[in-house]
Amino acid sequence: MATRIVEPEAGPRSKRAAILAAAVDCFGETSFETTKWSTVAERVGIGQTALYHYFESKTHCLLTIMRRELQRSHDKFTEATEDVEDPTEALRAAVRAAYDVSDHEVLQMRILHNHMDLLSGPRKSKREEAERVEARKLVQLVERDWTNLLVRGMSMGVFPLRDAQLLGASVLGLIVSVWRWYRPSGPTPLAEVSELIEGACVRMVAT
Amino acid sequence: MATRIVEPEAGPRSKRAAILAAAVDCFGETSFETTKWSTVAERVGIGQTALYHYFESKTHCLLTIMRRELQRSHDKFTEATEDVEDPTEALRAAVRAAYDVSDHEVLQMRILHNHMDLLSGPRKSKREEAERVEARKLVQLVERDWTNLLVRGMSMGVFPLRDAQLLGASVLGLIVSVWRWYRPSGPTPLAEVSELIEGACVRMVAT
DNA sequence: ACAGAAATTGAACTGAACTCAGGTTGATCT
DNA sequence: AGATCAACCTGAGTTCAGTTCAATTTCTGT
Repeated sequence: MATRIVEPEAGPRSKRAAILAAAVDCFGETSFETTKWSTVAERVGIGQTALYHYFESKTHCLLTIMRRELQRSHDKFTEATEDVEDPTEALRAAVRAAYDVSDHEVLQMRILHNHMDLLSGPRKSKREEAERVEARKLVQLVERDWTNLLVRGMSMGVFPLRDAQLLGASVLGLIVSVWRWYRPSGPTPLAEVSELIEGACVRMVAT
Repeated sequence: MATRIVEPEAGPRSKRAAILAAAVDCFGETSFETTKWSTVAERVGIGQTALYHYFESKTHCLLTIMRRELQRSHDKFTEATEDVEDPTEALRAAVRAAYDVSDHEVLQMRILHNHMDLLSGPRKSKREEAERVEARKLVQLVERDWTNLLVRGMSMGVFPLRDAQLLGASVLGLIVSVWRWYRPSGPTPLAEVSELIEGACVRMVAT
């Protein structure tokens, strides 16, 4: 069982939440690389040095955002599927849950998937590495969420037998590929995307 | 018709090709962000300043790698599908072509898809911007390659009618999602991946 | 009101990308 | 062969964003 990172209990005048929110906006709208760490400080209304009271580094903040988004995704999946016994319906519910997100969460998704490669290599500093390791665990958890769903469907004879690991990774890859191009302000509403992908996933898995 | 960027015709003692090759290795194995530009110089056997004779910046080199890989992908798609009239067979051929790559090309794919977000915002310098614009054009070309294939199949009555644009983007997203995790040294051979994804795409599109 | 932790700061440091002002090399032509 | 000239290369700086340091201020609990 993955031990959740203890989120620093918020002192009453902590700006941690504000920093995370501002960072998600900056990193999501512009990008992690191009947004200056000092800009985040400005937007929160503190000097750049104050950031280091809350995060060890710019990257530590990024990793924190990623870890929290992964936690959210996993929780949402669980919540959406736990009472659904029919595998096909569970799959549909999981896909719908994946796209049932706020604009802010869209940004978090974009940030997460644009920086997945960060999770492969080890980090130099303690707290960065802790977040990284936890995030990696959550990635595996989420992958297992999807594979387990497929395994269940296959063993119940509802889904044809296939490499569940590989198919799970593919389904997940298909779903998250949307975050690369989707923009809330764009021409395609998310509901439409959700519907098409839901169908595609079912065909992929259940045919 | 997209006008190809004129690749600087190679002077006999040009190290451009060597730099690109070294950069692909570095950026692909480690990552663009963490590899020092000077390391690339070292590996080629020149001083760091000499790099600026060939590329305006580290990012200009990255954009060049991306543009060339996109060109390769598009060419390969065309080559693989041009004589195949049956849409399902063309789809299969296109998927197989996408995974018929050398280890070096795997790295290029990884680099490309890990930095797609670079193509959205404009660049400051001339040559960087030129590469970016050309790369964006190629992205759209590749997307059109896939959507056109779907449109053809739909109008021939072989594929059920669906939003071809969205479905095309999804198919492409599914295919390239592999480059995020696939490693030539990993446990899953690419042939296996190719086969599973080929099936998945056909089910997604033709069912 | 006082202690002490939490929060903040200006000034200095670091390191990697990049610029500059020239120096070297070698293909080509007469 | 020697001159020429563009292509190619270099060491010594410059810049700039991220980070560290050495304090000081602000708030909270007792």
